[in-house]
Amino acid sequence: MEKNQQLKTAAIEKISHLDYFNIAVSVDCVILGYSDKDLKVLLIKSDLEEFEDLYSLLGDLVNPYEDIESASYRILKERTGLDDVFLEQVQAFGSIGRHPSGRVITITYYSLIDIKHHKLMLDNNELHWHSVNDIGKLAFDHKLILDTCMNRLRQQVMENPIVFNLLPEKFSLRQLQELYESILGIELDRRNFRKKIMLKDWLKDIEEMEDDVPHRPGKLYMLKKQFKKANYGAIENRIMLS
Amino acid sequence: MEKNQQLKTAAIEKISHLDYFNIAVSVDCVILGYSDKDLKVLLIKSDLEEFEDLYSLLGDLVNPYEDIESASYRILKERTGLDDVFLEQVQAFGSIGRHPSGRVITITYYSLIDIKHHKLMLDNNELHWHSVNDIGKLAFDHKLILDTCMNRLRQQVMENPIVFNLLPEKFSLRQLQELYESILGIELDRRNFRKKIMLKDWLKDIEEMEDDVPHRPGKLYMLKKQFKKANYGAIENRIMLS
DNA sequence: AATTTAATGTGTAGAAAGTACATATTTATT
DNA sequence: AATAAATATGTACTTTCTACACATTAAATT
Repeated sequence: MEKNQQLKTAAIEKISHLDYFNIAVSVDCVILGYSDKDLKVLLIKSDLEEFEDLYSLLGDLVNPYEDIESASYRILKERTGLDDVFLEQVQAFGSIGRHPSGRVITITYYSLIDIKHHKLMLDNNELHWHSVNDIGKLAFDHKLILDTCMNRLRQQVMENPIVFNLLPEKFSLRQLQELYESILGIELDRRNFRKKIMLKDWLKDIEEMEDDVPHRPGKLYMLKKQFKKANYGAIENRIMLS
Repeated sequence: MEKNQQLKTAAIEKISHLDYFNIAVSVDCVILGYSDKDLKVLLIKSDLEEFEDLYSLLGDLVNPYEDIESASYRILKERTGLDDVFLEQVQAFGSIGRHPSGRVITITYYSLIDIKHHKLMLDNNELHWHSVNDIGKLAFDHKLILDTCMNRLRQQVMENPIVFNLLPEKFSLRQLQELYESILGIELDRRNFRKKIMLKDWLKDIEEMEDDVPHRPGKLYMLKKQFKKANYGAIENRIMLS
């Protein structure tokens, strides 16, 4: 802001039904989960005529009385019953033609959740998990949004302890490695992966073993408390603010 | 998107003057420049009563007929006369109380320009360059926005050849090192810095020497053509789109 | 009970990158 | 001619990255 504060103030106070307000703002959530060694995204069937038979991300318009971050939490809560999950803004998408019904600028968040642990309210909705690698077209510009999120996730994954939001509380190093492999799309050497992860000092050996595998069970680990349930992007901002 | 496509479509088509459209969208540009071994940001004096004597970033409302990226280029062009510069989205800021006159969600871009080379239209405006390290309070949430941008810049700076947008076309390694030092806020060892930069293979030795320094002149370099004038974030998206 | 199968768990040598550090050289200034 | 202030450069040490192989454990099979 602001090209001309007075102009803007005037706009806001007096011409609120004119051009500058003919833009709607929405939030779209890229909700990622992990099961069966496969990264999945939660989608809903689009009911716009223009996008018949295409799926779209979960989203909603932002209302004037809620923060955009609150809006994204609201969407997540309404659709999945989850709160207190990892959620972070990616960026805004605002091409003119992105929504067939009008000008809608959308702000994208991505969320990482443990599919198995949190029983979603899936069945009565038309929500479905789709393999991220399996997705061709999506409604709107949602494929672009998804790809952008995946790039962001890949960038973050070795720096920040965020992928643990996709796993159950207790997990083996094999599970963790498989998760990294499906996010990064490459195979990793087991010994080198262990060394690298252990060096980060994110994990706590809880002295338990797997008990549900048809082979030699591995040790179980948890993410250390100090790294839990943080919204890393938001934290950064909060520190700045003070 | 979209919680409920039908609801949303209805909203857009029929209730365009109701709640969901009482949100304005703006773009704010963090325009960074570099001179006298000091990173600077272009600010304008706020003329909102609430922010008397405070400065703010350059911004404007987005109109419904332009992309948000176009809007940010427009602002930059109007204010500085520059186009064809580095410009990349950071993120959206949308707290309820961030604008005293109403609900305004802003999308932030940052831009890196060479102060000396591009003669700005500074004098007839109330635009001024301010040392980034010198900034206390700003109008709106613009301090938070600036800090977020600076963090983004620091993250990017060793990975991507973007800082060259802040320098003249030909520069010495000393100038480059000083720039890195002022962005990162730390001192760097000259020999190690050279090694690291040369390893990246971004620079071309143009076989010229400085001629305006009161001491032994250093070699001049240019950024290799293949790295020039790219908008890295946007490129990523464009590739995805195809 | 013995054997087989399929996974876990661990170490080392070589390569690459990062870090700390000192001296000779070149140019402008005095 | 001497001085001052910067450029240019190399090496030893440490850390991280990478490639790679074998013994161990528990469940499943015979």
